[in-house]
Amino acid sequence: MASKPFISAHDVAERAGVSRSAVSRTFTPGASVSAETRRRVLQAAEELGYHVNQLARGLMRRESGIVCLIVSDAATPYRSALLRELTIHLQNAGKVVMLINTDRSDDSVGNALRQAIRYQAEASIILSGLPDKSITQLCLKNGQRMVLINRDDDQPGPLRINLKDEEAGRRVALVFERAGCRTVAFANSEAGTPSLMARERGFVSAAKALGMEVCVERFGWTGYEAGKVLAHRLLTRAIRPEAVFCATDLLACGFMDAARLEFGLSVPEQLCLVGFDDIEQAAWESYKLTTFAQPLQAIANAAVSWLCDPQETDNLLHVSRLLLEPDLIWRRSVRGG
Amino acid sequence: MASKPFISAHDVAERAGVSRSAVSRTFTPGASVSAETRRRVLQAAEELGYHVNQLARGLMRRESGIVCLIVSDAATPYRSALLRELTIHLQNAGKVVMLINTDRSDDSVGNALRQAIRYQAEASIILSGLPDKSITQLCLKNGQRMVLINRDDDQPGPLRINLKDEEAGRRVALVFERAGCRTVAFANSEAGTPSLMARERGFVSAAKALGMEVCVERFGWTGYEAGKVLAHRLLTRAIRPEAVFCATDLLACGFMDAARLEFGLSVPEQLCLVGFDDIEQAAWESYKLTTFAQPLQAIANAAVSWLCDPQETDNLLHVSRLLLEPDLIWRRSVRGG
DNA sequence: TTGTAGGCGTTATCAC
DNA sequence: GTGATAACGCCTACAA
Repeated sequence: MASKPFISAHDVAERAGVSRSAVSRTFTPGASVSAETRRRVLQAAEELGYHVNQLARGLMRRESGIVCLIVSDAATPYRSALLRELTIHLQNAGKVVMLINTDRSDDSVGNALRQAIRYQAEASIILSGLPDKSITQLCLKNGQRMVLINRDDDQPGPLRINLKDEEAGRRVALVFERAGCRTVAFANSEAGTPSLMARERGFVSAAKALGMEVCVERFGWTGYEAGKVLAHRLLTRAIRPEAVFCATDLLACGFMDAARLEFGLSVPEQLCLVGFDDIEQAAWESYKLTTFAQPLQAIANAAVSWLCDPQETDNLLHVSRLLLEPDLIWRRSVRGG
Repeated sequence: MASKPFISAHDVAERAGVSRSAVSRTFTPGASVSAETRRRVLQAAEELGYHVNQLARGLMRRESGIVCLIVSDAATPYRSALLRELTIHLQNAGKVVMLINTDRSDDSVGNALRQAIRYQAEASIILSGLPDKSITQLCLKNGQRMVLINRDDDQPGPLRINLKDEEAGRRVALVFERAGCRTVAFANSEAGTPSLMARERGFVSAAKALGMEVCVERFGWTGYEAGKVLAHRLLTRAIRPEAVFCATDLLACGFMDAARLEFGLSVPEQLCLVGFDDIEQAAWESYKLTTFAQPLQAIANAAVSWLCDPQETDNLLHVSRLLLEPDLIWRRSVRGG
């Protein structure tokens, strides 16, 4: 019994007294099987505990049903929320998700993609890092679709989903002006990813255009602790900013905590704060952070429907790009509103 | 070219001027190939962009390399942290993770396991819900190993990893006594999972034994909002508890926010609070929550090493159980310490 | 060390 | 509608 623990279609066919093909057809949606055969096959399968072997099926059909999710820092609130949304959409589309954790290096993304190829993944969705051009080409050549979320890359082939980060930055400048702030700041991480930099760019240029005093500070990765450090740097300046736009909610939470608890500043009376991502904690009573909501549903929906529907092949050769708009969620970290 | 986008070992063999088996051996660790053949194969493979097809390899070797992670509410801080740890350990062990999101129902877990079988997963790790006995048997019969984390189940076969929840509850009662609290409470969710109930049991019995006034409130799922509701219920009682043990950090955060911001209570002076999980937010300045740290590393390590090393088969027939001890992390939500 | 032959479990094709 | 037969891409004896 230990020698043959796997039940194959052959076994089912034998028990049901039909041919292997009949079994196969029974489990192939839209194949023609008589009701009687079907019934007998199903019963035999049930009794034997038979399940179709997707590895073998994928081999034949040349479609594995596997979609790779490539991500680093997956335990972060924003990332895990996006991951959840993607996973759910993918499952609803009948796909199965293979999760690959990378560190922040680009070649670890390359390794992840290589694994995706080995497992004949139908598509890869990349949430962190940026693969080498040659790898991307390799994936495409292997018939794999690719989706890049919040990555900047202008190679043709992958679908790129981005947010209007620069515009968001501009909007915040306006919001601060309406709140009566004249000297403002941008708190960024050193990660230097395109979306982070775009927010900075939009904010700084708009603030300057509005005649505000604006400064920028960058430190560490985009986490809570970095936010505290950024607060120390910005709030000890000769002229203290009245409002700061944090590149990320996590930064904003750290910033707010330091501002209140260590500098005794009250938000929003003495300091206006805006974040980005709308992580769950942004809505917590201690923060009530005004922030931009990532359109997670829209992102997941776009990604999944794009890679599922077999669109025209020539379409694939073009650069496909989707630009989504984040919603500004008003809470209580900015005056007025 | 669109007709044959896949490069097979056959193509590589042709280009390298060797047989298909030589190619196969080159990519099989520990097979005997001459250095020269190996070199030529590797070169041809590189030029062609060949990658071993794991689906086909898995079919032959009867080992897919796939391990399923079955989880609901994966975006929650504790769950995502555990997920990350497991994923990393699994990857380091050369496995590839298949992520399956379930809702909280047990039959959705069953479906997930069925999928695991279809993909010939070598093992499944279950973080939420509890599969039906028959499904578990089916998995085991299909040669699949199973790990249940923080689930209660006494079927033989799966490895069960649990925490000493009841003991943790008892420890908290002692901590509260040392802080000079006489009337205490346990804030729980209605989920009623074994680990949550064990914490409650341990705490309540120990508190009673210490002669304390103890009450219990249960509401909703184990999230931030539920914590706020629980605070409302417990803090409006005729005799207000001086200390409460929350079943979860998320509950504790909600509880603390409501206590401070809506009831004007100061923690820990007027109210002592202890949580469970040690999620990242528990360390944030606004909370500084005294809590139990889940031994995530130990859990992941135990799970992965158990399902990777080919231990004796008869061992599998016994109930394997691992009982881990959570560390109490002292922060500032309890007096004394 | 190397090549040949057979099989893993499935589906697609084609006669019946 | 049904059953043989030939793939799919790979691995593993076995013989050379």
